[in-house]
Amino acid sequence: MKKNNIEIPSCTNCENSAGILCSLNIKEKTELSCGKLDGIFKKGEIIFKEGNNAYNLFCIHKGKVKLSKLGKDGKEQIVRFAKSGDILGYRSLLSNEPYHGTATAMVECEICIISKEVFQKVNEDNYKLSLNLIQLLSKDLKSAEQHLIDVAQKTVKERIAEALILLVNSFGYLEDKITLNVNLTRSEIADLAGTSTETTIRTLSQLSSDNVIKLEGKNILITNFKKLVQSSNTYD
Amino acid sequence: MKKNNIEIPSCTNCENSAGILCSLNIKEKTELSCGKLDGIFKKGEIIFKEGNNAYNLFCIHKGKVKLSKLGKDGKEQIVRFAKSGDILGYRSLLSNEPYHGTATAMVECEICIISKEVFQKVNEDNYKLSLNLIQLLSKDLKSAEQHLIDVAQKTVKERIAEALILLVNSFGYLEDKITLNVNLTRSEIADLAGTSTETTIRTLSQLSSDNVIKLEGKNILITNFKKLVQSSNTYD
DNA sequence: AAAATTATATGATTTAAATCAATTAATTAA
DNA sequence: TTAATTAATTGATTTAAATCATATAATTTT
Repeated sequence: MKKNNIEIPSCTNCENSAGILCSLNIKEKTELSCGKLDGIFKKGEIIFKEGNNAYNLFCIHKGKVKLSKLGKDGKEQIVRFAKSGDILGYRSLLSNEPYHGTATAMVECEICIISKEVFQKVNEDNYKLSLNLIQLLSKDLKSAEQHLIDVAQKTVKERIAEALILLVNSFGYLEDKITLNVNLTRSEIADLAGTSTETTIRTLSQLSSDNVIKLEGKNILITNFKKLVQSSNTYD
Repeated sequence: MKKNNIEIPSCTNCENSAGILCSLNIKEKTELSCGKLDGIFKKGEIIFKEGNNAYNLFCIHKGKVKLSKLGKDGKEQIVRFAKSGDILGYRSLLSNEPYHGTATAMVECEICIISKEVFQKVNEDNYKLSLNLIQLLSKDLKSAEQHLIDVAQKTVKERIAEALILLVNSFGYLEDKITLNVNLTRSEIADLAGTSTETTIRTLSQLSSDNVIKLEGKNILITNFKKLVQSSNTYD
């Protein structure tokens, strides 16, 4: 990580509007910003590591992050993604536990680093924030449970389709409204869908010949979202 | 559900000591108990159903409950268990969402039913409770993520072993310190491990001939816990 | 107590997906 | 700019586990 020339604005002036911290009032934002560090993480750099002691809250100002856990024989399982406005590490801070997963920058990321103490203080004084965190956890738990069922019951094709939908929901499209605004390797898509790289490649080309998606080098274009949802066999 | 002759004591006199509500002070317990209903649910009876609107918090005074979700083609996936002292439904209440899963009584259960309003009020006034809920959610999320990785990466044998360990951790043993204190059908164990009934049966007999467990009718005896952990291929 | 339903058990067969193997393409480093 | 590494692709083979098919045992219901 570089702590350098860049300077991310204080929470009070942060242009992100979606994130959970945005619901705080000016006083609380000021408190939270006080003493925060600004970090730049390069693509591929690890922000925090599964099992390490948790001393900081990370708030993504700009960038894309993948959260993963190690499974059997060191095989990676991607559990979630995070983007601008999302916070990372709060679970560990509030439960006094090591980080549950590893956070890796998927592109160059600008991230605010807030100390445990400051975050705990703000949380303690603010029922609204606690409730928001409960709701956030609740949402994450819901999708983890759904992901579990998907992996347990769905076919690889359905899971790959589902993975693509998750990517659309997490990162959206480029300006053309059709090209996925994120690039994962085939092996990362496999780690997300819980399958092998080879099978992922074959399934993607299958979806491509079904005219559901289009593969252009590293880019994946979602040419028929409706059909993609059908391929994923979900209804909710 | 029967609302009848039985009467569960007020939270202030509840003999359960492990549950999350036990950390409340007398005033809060009194508030929570005020207006609660006592219900008896027979074995197999549904306490609440996935997708239904959430109006109540359920606190298990006595009994065993399974939480499940419906997957593809209505196939059931067991996501968690709950027992005396555990609360159910709080996620939905605090997020204003329908129940995320279906809760089914595995044995006759005595359950306190607390209204959404009362619970919200107590939670709002009590940072400690919010924090406990965050920690509880955090724990559930962690195990859901672990379960996800297990299902995605482990063999059936490892998953069945893991399922048995979860049952031990959730419900413990009978007085003999060896017989699992809960009875699931083979099909339910399959729904927990994310496999088929036939494969579950075969795998259980395999574990039995490996002298890891012993099958006595409906009962499962854990004759070699250490070996069971080894069979599950976990280290944490 | 008999009938009906549900759960358990076992064998045979199929199949989806992993693994193994080798090739080509694309990045990254020297 | 070439060499080295990493990623993507495609084919062949293996395998774990699902499914199908019956049979038997154990509960429930009547």
